[in-house]
Amino acid sequence: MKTITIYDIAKEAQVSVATVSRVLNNTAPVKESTREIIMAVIEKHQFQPNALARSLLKKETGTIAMILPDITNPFFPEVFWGAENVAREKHYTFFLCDTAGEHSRESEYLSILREKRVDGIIFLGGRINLNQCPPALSQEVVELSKHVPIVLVNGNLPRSGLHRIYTDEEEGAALATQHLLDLGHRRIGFLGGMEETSTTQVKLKSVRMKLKERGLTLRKDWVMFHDFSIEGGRTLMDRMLEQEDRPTAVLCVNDFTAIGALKSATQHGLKIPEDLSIVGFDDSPLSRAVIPELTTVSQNTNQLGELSVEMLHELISGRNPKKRTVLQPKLVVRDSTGRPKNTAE
Amino acid sequence: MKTITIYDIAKEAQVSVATVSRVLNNTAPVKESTREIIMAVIEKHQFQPNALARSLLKKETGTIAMILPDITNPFFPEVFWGAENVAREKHYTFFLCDTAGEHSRESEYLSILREKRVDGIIFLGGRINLNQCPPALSQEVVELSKHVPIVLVNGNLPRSGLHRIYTDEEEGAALATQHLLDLGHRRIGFLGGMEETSTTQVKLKSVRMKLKERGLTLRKDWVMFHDFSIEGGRTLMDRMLEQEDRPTAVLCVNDFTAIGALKSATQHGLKIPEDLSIVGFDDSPLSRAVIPELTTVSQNTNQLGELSVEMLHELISGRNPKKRTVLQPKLVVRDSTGRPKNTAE
DNA sequence: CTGAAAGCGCTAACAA
DNA sequence: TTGTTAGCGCTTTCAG
Repeated sequence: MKTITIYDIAKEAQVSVATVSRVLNNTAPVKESTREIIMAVIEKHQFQPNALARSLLKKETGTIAMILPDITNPFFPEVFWGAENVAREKHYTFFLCDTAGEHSRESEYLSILREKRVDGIIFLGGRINLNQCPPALSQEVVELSKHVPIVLVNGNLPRSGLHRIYTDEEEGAALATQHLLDLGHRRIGFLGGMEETSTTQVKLKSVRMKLKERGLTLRKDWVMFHDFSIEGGRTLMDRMLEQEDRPTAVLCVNDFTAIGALKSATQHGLKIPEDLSIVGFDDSPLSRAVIPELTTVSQNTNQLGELSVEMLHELISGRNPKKRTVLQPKLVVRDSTGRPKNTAE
Repeated sequence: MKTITIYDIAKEAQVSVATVSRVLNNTAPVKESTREIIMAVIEKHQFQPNALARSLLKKETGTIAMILPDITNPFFPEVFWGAENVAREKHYTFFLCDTAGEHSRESEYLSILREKRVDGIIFLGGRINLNQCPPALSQEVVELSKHVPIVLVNGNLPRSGLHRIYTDEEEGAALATQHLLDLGHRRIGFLGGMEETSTTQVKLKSVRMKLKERGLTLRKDWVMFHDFSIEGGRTLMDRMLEQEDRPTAVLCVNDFTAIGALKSATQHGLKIPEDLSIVGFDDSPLSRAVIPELTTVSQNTNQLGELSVEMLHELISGRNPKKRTVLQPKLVVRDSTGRPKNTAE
């Protein structure tokens, strides 16, 4: 089936391609009668202009990309959903690139996206979440950003000067810690996350500081790393419960980990929150699906997506948005936290 | 920053563009020495060919799209993940189009994707899941399929002759029902899903048949529709528990609904599975995150994604894959189902 | 208001 | 082995 072009339309409507183009794009006045003829022919053939040809000329594709580490982790679909909604208004279509957290895939996609001439890129996870990002990886992104606008979400590349938007995770962790402190907990642990990851470190540092303010310390054997999965949370809590001396409350790096921890603790016969308080992070929909419902830190995931597209759009439009947008997290108190046993505050 | 083209490379390397193109695509022998020169220039400028120009000529973009109703429902990321992995091997990049289940958005995306000349489309949810799809909506897809290959996943468009791949949901529901029957349940209900949706109807019909084989009927007041969300499941179970005469077991349209139902039942003081057995559908990761772990029907979500890309690839390559691929579901028995109380089998 | 023609950046005959 | 050139399908001056 020969695909039909603007030339075919022009010929059949007995006008020039220029005129057809004009009615297609409403880019100059066209006599009503000829417009009608042209429209009729277009209708008849269900003609749709080739966006590739147009993009080649206009140097814009109406396409943006989101690079993320794991679409299977509910945090990211939530961000995507927010992003897609505002992207749609602005007539962008989304490439979704799942890197499985592998830096090699990130590089691969970065290169492909450049070739495909996306108008902009939103980058989450992976190398921008490393505590120490190897210069080569960082450089690659910075280099690309000279050609195509990039927004970093919930991450950073030191000294890159890239635009970014993120939740104040430090504040989030502080909020959660304060909450536990207020409940009377003094024996607090931290569970989950990969150690080399900045999210993990930022939260950890914040917890440590908050405790220090109260003259408390975060015990080494109550801090355990692994990954960001449910399974990981379970494993960690299993291990924690083998210890004789346990915390009365744990902060988890995210909701997944918290849910895994909750699961493990319950199976070990602990009552939550009576025997152990658990706090998550993200306020994903799941946090309300478990029993007891999870106390967690909300980071307004949708908004993160929305704002990242808005910022990207500014960049694409040649405007100059501010370099950093910080979202303030909120503590959401539900049923997985309570006063510790045997504690006369 | 002027973007650099194959001409710039050619000039600087003192060869013709044809030669540059040849080394870029390895499409004809080039003398080693000139190749090296050219490569050096390319490196130096970090030149990346413009995929738009190439696609315009080659009539292929290396881009495919997935249209789905709700990326926020964990079933879909799972499918996407499977799809993306094989797509990557085959050098496709993915557009992700979330339609929020709105037919108008589906139409919109269908049109955009055609303009952008995607090589193929994988369609999930929305209109292909309707029990009665309005001809206009169906027609639109069929029409498009004449121009770009389309694969329908877990859905259908009657008499469209489109390629599709799906889980045998009828069998899945039958498996689940049989399981409850074997446990001794006779009072069985069905929860969740939108009534006008084919997934819902297929499962329902299957349950009904299975019961009929045993001379049992599915009571009208034990069948309740709503949507596919956790919240929906909770609402439905709340309502179910207001009734005096209740089932001893419920099948849910998916895991989300089941989790909501589980939540509600537990909050009402019921013990699962002693007081009520609950079965989910999908075997999403969540089904193992709740307490008790959910008995559910696994539909091999990843594979669904993988196979759909493989089928699409066949189509794109001009081969002729078989029209239908059916995946057999498996029952996964966990802890949310047990024998009913007071039942001498 | 409309048409002719020059590209956008690349590939692929066809020649040399 | 390499160069010349004609498009791919569209937009946009520049004339008329």
